[in-house]
Amino acid sequence: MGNNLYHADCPAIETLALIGGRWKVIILHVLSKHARRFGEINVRIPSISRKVLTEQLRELEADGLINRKQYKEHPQKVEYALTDFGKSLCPLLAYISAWKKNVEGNSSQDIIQLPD
Amino acid sequence: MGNNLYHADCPAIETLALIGGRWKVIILHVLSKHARRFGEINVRIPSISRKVLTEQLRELEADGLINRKQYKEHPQKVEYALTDFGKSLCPLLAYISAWKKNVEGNSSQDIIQLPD
DNA sequence: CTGTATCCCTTTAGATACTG
DNA sequence: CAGTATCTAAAGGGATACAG
Repeated sequence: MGNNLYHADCPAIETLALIGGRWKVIILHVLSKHARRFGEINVRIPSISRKVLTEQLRELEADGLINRKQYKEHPQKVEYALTDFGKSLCPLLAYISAWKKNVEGNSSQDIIQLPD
Repeated sequence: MGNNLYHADCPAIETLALIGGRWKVIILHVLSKHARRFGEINVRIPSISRKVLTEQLRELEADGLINRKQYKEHPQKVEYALTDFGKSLCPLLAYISAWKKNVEGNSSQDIIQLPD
């Protein structure tokens, strides 16, 4: 959400400041199962360019949601993983996925059940 | 998420297509408590211009998440409310708000409890 | 392999004035 | 009050080439 923070004390807005970026939920979703290398993430999200993927990863790293580990090898190898803070988002990520499934199968007023 | 749909069958991406817009979660959050008039929404989200607010409301309406009711009065009155489909998002909206609160108070590995 | 550096076009969004 | 129209500035994002 970037620049102006209307009600910076609103929890929803604070959360969105971290995960509201165009690709961040998807990236976090990819990383929620395994730590992944740069190329692995890119394969799973083919529509994102390397440039933009790099930018998003840098922001997620700066916000403490993911961790970047660089191995001194040739060819180079870099691995991204959720931090503990990032892992605390997993239920929310699962919820986002679960919502669509639930709505498809049930009446839309139904309470959505969080997957375990 | 607009143009290219890499894995359109991914539930997370489908959900984000509906609520991933820059202001949509905030707007839905405002409407989750009451139906609101255009100006009331704008007051609660001062940083969004009328033009952009209009655009976002139109998209939410087109996606069936909100309902626009125009009263034939002077001065004009228009009220926006969540549809049943939109209401099915309320737990997710609450979850987004709850996450930040939970993380502040607890260890980041803790499972977040959905508010009732 | 994992990026960075440019270039350049597209999209977004603010300001302002105007309408029913 | 609730928008629409227009113009413009800024940000976003793709393509390509290059670097460590």
